[in-house]
Amino acid sequence: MKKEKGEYIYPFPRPAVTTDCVIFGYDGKVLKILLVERGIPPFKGMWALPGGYLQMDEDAIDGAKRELYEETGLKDAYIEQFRTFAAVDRDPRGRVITIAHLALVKISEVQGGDDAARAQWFSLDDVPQLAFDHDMILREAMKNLRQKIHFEPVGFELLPEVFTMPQLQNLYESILEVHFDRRNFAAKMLHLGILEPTGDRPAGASNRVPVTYRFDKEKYDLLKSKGFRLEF
Amino acid sequence: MKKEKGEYIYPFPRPAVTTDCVIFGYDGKVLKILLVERGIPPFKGMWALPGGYLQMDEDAIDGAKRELYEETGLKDAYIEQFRTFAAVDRDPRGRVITIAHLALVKISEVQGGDDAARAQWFSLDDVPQLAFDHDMILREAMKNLRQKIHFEPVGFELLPEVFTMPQLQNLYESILEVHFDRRNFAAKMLHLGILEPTGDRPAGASNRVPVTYRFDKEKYDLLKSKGFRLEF
DNA sequence: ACAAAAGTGTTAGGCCTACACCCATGA
DNA sequence: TCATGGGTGTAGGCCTAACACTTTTGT
Repeated sequence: MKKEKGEYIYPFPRPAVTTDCVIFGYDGKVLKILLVERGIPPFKGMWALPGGYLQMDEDAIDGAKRELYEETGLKDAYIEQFRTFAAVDRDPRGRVITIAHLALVKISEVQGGDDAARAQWFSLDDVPQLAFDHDMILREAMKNLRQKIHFEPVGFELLPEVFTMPQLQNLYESILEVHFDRRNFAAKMLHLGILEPTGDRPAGASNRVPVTYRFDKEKYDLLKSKGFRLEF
Repeated sequence: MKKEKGEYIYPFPRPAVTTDCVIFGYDGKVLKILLVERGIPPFKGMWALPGGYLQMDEDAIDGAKRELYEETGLKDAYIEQFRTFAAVDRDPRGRVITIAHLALVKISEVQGGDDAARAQWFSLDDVPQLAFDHDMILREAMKNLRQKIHFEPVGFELLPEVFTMPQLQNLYESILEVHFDRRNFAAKMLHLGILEPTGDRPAGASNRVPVTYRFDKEKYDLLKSKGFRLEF
């Protein structure tokens, strides 16, 4: 149902409202985010966070899920709002407020959606300067992710169903930007009781093959309901 | 500069944007929040969180500070955004998105601002049903405050400059809804090194008079820059 | 003297940290 | 056989949690 330009009239000025998504993925080595290249001004040709206008019949989280789907084809990934950015001059076109979301996806499941031509994964330490205030939004998203990882096993959203302890450790190290002792890390994780050994071990690296685990969501939910904290 | 009704025209529909404030205070016994009675429909006569429309020339945090000032006369209190509520039907008047903020004030410094006629403090376990989705906003604010207290000494924002250990403990117990052992609590707090004994002890309770402390912001900032965590 | 609340120290257990050697695999 | 990375256990220190009696003050 197309509307004519200028059909929406209000007694007081209103800001435009968008949702943006910081989409994190993990390729087994480094933490990455998905960016899109802007095809139109302002900031034409620069990279930016995926995002778009909030529709009048959708909640913010649904707008963000829609953006996520358009860029990745994913419908069930982890996503949550983390902060709203409302600086007066953050968009040169006028007053635009953005409700920023953080999504965690399994990179292997992403199959570029409709819009994906211009989308690309960037390693976190290789991110170009972004359009608008998206650099700040990204920094805040990272901060948020680091906090969250102490209370929730969000890492499992980024890993494939079946993963190894070194992968898990590497992921935690990428997010927190620290290094852990292998023995201590494994002991702590196993002690939580939310990892289930799969039994198989995949063939084929050029060295000793690690055992694999699966995330036990039931045990996690039980643990979470009693309240817990991951210390690092 | 008064505008005529209907002067603001946009090519696409836009939601209205408001800021709301969950203002916490502590009277030495229980945790309280400041509510205002609605004078106009919808929900006329019900209690609600202080809030109002975001102006086009102010950042969200400034809008929230303005609201806080109007209700409490305070300009420098602790305030931060914690979440945006954007459910499609949260306001019967139409699409209204609210950027919710959390403020911590020293109740003794509050002197009802311009609007304060209809404002009133409520104990947290005595809050009436609120207008709009403000019950949910309040619940989320509490959740946020509980999380935050593990990483930042936010409690000091709620206490007077000079306070006693039992007051501090009682505040923590009110926020976290748990009970601590006096000895362990005091030891942990003092061990952090961010409390400075004042030396005086105020006269006059009907029992032993507690010693008083002051919060040492410098030492706290130092500690924080190294990263720390309060365990409870 | 009594009631009410504040102050104070020790012990046991759990968690975190640091640390080094052997094993499996493919080249 | 060598190079690469994976797997594993123990000891010391620190923090947490549990616990009871004495002190101050006003009535």
